[in-house]
Amino acid sequence: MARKKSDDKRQRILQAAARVFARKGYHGARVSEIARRAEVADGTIYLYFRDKEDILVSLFDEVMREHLKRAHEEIAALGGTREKLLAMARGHLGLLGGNRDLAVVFQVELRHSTKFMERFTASWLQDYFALLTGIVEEGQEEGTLRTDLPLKLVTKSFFGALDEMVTSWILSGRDYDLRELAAPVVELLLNGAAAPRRAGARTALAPVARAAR
Amino acid sequence: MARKKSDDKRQRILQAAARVFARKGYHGARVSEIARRAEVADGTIYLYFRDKEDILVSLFDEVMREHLKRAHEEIAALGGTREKLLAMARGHLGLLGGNRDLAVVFQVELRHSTKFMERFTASWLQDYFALLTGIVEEGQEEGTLRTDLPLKLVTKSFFGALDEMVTSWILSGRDYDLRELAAPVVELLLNGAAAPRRAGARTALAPVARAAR
Amino acid sequence: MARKKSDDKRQRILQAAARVFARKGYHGARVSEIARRAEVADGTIYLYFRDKEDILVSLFDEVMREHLKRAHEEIAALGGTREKLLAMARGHLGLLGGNRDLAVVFQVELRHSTKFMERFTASWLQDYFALLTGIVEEGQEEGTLRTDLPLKLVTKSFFGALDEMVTSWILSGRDYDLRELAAPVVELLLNGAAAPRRAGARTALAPVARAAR
Amino acid sequence: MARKKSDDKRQRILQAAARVFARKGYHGARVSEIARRAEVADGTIYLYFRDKEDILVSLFDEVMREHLKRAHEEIAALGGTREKLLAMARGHLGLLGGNRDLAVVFQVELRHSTKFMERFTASWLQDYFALLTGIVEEGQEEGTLRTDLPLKLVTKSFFGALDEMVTSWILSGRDYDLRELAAPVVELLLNGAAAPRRAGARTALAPVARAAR
DNA sequence: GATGAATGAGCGTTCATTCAT
DNA sequence: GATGAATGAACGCTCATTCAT
Repeated sequence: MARKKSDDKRQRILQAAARVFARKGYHGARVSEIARRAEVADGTIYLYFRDKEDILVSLFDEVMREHLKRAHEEIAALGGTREKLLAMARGHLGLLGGNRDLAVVFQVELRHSTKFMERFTASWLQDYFALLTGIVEEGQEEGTLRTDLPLKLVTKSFFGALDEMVTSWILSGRDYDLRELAAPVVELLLNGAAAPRRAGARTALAPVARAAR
Repeated sequence: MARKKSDDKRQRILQAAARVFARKGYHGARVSEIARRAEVADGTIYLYFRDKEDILVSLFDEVMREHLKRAHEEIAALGGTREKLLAMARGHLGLLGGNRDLAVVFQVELRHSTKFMERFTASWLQDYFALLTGIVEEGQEEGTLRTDLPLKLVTKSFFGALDEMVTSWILSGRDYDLRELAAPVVELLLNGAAAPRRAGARTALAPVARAAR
Repeated sequence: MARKKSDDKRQRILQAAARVFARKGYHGARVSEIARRAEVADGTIYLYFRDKEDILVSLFDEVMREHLKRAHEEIAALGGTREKLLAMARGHLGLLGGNRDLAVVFQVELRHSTKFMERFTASWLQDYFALLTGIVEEGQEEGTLRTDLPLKLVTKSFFGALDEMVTSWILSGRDYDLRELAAPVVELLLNGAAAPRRAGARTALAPVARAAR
Repeated sequence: MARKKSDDKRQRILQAAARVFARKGYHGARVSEIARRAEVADGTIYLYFRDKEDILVSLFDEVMREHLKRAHEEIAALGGTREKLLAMARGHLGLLGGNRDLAVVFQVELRHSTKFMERFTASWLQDYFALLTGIVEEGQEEGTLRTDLPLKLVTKSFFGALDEMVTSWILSGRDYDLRELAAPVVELLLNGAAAPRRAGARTALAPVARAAR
């Protein structure tokens, strides 16, 4: 770990970087602006990070390390497929919906290049998907989930839906609560958008859907 | 329209650009490399495009104009919510799955910056969503689709799922047929991943699911 | 050859570089100052030279190519060891004594690093020594020169003496005519600094030599 | 004198500097690398030296002070021009031939810039030449040396020849004994490279030359 | 005396864009 | 229309030096 004494200084740089990357984009961000905002000298940044790219990567690594740790713990403590998926969705949307700068960095800046995306996929996204896969597999074994849909397709669709909620939220410029979308996304994933065949079944689902809103 | 006689030269530039943007990324792409590949002089590019960014934007605009035109026609000619959604999904996955360079440009390079993403959303994505929204609304009116899920949430989830299929396909580096994912994605969207309550209902869905694979 | 149309611009850059390198030293020289003096834009320099180092190397290569060509021709046209050595000395001292900037670059800046010196030795110095060696060998075969002194030692001493004349001239800051030193250096090399004992006393030197061991 | 108690630490720094300067060159040498090798903190160096340049200058000053002291003593104790010149040559070639790092520093790094060379000339080189001049003048007065060659030209040629032997030795990368070149260089300086007029004398010199190799 | 974390000035090079031909 | 030589603004990073401890 590069974390020595002044972990504080390191944190200030990361925070400043999130802000600047979000506002200017990775390429538009000037290292000197990050330094100014972090109230350190330009050179100081290079005592904590190898280069500009390393700042971005570290930002993402540290956030993800922490987030995944929490997610694993939370999921382990919960029972039921729906509850677990809800926790995943709330965690995902809460993490990014709670910090617009971070959200921009995650949704936009980390996807600058295939190189970055590969890195990003290889490191934490893999873990994220492993967690999801575990939940879905368990659901299939329990009989809660269908087994006739490719496992990966389900997890990717779930991730894709959440991801699009975040991107859309960023681009909307509005400030609604992303976490409130967790329940309906999970409901959609589980029960689909199709109307139940019989009128009677409708009622049965209604309470769920209502809650989702 | 900038389309004059030598539309050919313009097309050569766009094609070269797709290749170079895909391989090197927008920032890594050199205008002179695009020129070289298009077999025109550097300066010639500026007779057809305002600047480097305009090349990227034009590339995307022209592809989308064409794609949306086709999609509108196709959807209009089809009946049934599932069929229409399937057509949308096949069109989406087919467009990008058929041209990896284009896919990289759409999934990665167009998302370089919030500025780009906003432009991209404002122009064609809006139209794309309008098309989707029309299908879903029609489905709700027909009674095929639930009305208790926010309309936008359904369309965004559908788009998000397809989008993730493409991104994942690019990053995988493998060459499987993206279009085959259209059916299961639509099935998931419509009926969800949850196992039906009763065994009897299962059978009804089975044939669909089987076909989706 | 990189020499295209505007060989003129290239020459202006080389000339400006000689001046700036001589005044500020290689490391102290700013590329932008060279550009300013050559009346071209900073970027233009990179159309003619790979990088800053390439300017220095090219300067030296072009001067040496020309100089050695002339030297080879001149030597071939002369008869007699002393005459040839005189021509070499006059050429050497004349080249550098005629252009102080060039002299500084050759005596100081080209010796910045072992890397540079090796390059410099490997390219033209080798040719220079080959030329000298030819003259000395010929002298030995003719019986004009002693054969009991290592060939290389003689050529290196000759070169070293000339080289020191130039360095010393630069550091003196005075402007005397370097070429006038050619004749006495050659005389020293050929007949030595020792006073002849007597007219016929060549033999009388033998004991001295013996004592030297 | 900066020589206090911990002269040891100062010496360690100088030694480390010689090594690093020789390997990386003055500009390529990092103060922190010198510090690391000397096993002191970066800041400690500045307790002993004004700046990086002062390390190089001090290195050279201390070596020269010592060397010239020895040379003066040795010369004073010897009789005969040839003997004295031989002692000078052996001292010169022995000093640098015995320590390649030091040789590189003296032949290459000290000649980085005219500023350095002037300093170097002004301080010890002047003394070195004074010593040489004394020997030559004495030789002329005794009648051992010719008086028809400019005094300075003789001393510079001698120095230049020795200097070139060292430079050439460094660049050769080979490890032959530099000191063995002292005798033939002195012989060349004194008697020249020209063959004596009569064949008879030839035989007398031959054994000497053979030994010199 | 000794440390080493912090500083911040300084510069070679790239490349999108222009414009004289 | 087409060319491509020329432009020059822009910036990440290094590293000698300082100074609070």
